[in-house]
Amino acid sequence: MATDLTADLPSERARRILRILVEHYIREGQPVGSRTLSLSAGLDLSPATIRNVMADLEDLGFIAAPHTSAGRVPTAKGYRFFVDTLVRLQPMAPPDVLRLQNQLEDRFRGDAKAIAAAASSALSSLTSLAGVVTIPRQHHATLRHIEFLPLSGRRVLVILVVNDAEVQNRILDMERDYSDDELRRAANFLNDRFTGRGLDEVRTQLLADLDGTREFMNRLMLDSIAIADQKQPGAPEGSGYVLSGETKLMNFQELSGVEKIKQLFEAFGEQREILTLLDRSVAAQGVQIFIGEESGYRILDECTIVAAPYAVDDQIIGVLGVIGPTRMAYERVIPIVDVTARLVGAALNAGAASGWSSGLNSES
Amino acid sequence: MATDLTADLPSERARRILRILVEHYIREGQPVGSRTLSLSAGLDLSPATIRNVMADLEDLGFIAAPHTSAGRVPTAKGYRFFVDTLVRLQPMAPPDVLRLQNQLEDRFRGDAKAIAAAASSALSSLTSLAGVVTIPRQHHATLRHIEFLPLSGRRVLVILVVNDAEVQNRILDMERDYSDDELRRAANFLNDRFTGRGLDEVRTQLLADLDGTREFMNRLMLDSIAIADQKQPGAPEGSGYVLSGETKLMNFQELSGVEKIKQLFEAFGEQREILTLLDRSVAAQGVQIFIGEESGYRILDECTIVAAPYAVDDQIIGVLGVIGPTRMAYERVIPIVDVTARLVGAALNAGAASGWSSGLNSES
DNA sequence: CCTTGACACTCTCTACGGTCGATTGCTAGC
DNA sequence: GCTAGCAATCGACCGTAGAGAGTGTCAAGG
Repeated sequence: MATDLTADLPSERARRILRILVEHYIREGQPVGSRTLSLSAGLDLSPATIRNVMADLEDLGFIAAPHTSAGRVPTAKGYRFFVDTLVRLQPMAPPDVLRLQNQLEDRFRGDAKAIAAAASSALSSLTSLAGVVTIPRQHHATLRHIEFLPLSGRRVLVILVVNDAEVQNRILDMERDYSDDELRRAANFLNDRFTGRGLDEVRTQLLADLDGTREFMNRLMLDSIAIADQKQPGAPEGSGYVLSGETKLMNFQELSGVEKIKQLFEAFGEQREILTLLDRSVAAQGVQIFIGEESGYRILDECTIVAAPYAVDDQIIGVLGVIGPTRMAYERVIPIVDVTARLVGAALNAGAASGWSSGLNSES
Repeated sequence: MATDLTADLPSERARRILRILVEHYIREGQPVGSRTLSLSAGLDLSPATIRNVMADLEDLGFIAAPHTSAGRVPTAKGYRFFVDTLVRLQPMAPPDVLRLQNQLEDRFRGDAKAIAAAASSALSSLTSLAGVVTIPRQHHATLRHIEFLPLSGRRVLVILVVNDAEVQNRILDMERDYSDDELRRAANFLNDRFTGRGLDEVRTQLLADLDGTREFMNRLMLDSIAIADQKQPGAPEGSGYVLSGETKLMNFQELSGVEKIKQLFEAFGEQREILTLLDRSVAAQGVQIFIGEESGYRILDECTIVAAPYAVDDQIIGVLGVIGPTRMAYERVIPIVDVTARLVGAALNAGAASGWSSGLNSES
């Protein structure tokens, strides 16, 4: 095992060559030959020597040659090694961070979906790739207001306001008819007793009351509270995520085949696969990277997804990141995704806090 | 003028040849030569004769040759003449109509956006083109319920329920502070007095009361009612229209250049240009067709938009249609757009009617 | 006068062959 | 262990030739 390990890892010199090769390829987009590397600063080796090292790197599976007489390009494994141990991250410029922060906070007017859209387009324009942000879950949501409106056929329209000003609504099919009066009393009960409380708390209390006097209304109320946890119904697309700048991906030669682009865009439309992929990074902390084949989805064979979860109060409520070709500027992209995730979390937190206190103020 | 007119119009025989040529080109996608047309059923002319006629048609600007030895292709003017006077429309098959109708009605649960999405994807799958449906305006909306919630800093969250169960919300910045009590009274006033009334009526009444006693609340109430007229704020994209099946457009060779596709998709994202184009067909009745250059937008030079307004109670509230290459199956597409527009109108009407009566029922 | 067959012409597309340049693997020498 | 040199390989590029498809035109025929 130990021998395998050392055998699998390239020497110090080979690593340096691999790093320069990957950096060069990312910059130029052309296969890199031994001569180019030899001329490249920092190395003082002849092309022939470099060729030997490149042969080793090819044996190890880090690089590959598209054809005999065309330099080498990194493989997925090569990129992986690069981002794990070789890359020298370029922190975002402070002015950029500030601008991003302002953008996110300006757009936050109580609507979490708006901030997701803002973050998505910011990611896209900062990286020149496609930005993707999942709609945040409502985990630590507090009840602001609830309203029931009767519809025909035992249906009830529930309007739920959580946190500061996030309005959600859904039609519930009930088992029996409810009178106007019953609905009004239920709403009053919830509003009087639970305004300002966390939804989790509300749920717990309601469950505790289950064998109490008002159980007849409990199902309605529980279902209503549950609305906030589920996906937002209002969104036209089923509301998995907000995608921006997809068209930027068409600029890359490696994805320029119309057929490939088509499949990629269809996958974006389906959302399912991208979403399960993004979900994987909910588990981990910090920036997660899926390079090419690693994703397990054929369509993304030549794409990399850089993703990071974002959180409020240490509760992860969503994932954001970018989608681009495997040949992307990792050293710039990774810090951008990292910072954006933090800033989105911060903005949501600040928004919730100020919104909340304001809610208390205006109600006092 | 009369002489010009006859000079501009092709002879009977030329028309038949033009029709066959266009139909053939639409089917095959290849420039059509004289030999092909000569073999084509219905004509009993030699290639040479047809060549003469084709030369005339080319002089008139109906067809053009991509290059010397490559048959002829219809120009925008040729397509225009074709759809205006030559095309033989193929009515939709009754089973298809029925299926479409069911699809639209099933998805209608009080949410007009859902029906727009359903219509869009139905259009796309029926035609194998991109479907587009503008979000319906709320013209004859009736007030169901209104609610004001105070926020911090003179902001008020307005929740408006119109028609059956369509919930809209917006944050309004007010000029002064309102107490909880004031807001509650304003909401009660509106709910007591105007539930079930049309929003236009509500507006008129409020304006009439303007110099009356409660003018101090009037701006709040008027602004609130105005929410329904404006674009829906909840939609992530700014909510001009719902687009479906864009990727289908990548199947067409004439749009296969990556650069063209990119520009087209960027235009879809911008929405602005497409939207102003669609707005043009609000004026007219029935199916409207914009062929290639006619649109005035360079990006759509090789595209055709087939659009039709849809209406409830003779009030046009939106436009729907398809976007595809100029070379599309007009004889099938035109009836599909036509029927879909009618069915969407009918579904909205039925939904509104049933929803409304139910509203009355449940409130009695 | 319209239609037709024939013919020359034009243009695209493909295949072919050759050159050029880039890069590699290998081997011999330092 | 590094390097220089060498043959070999392969793609990119270019010009040519030939096939194929279609056109325009013209003279002959109904």
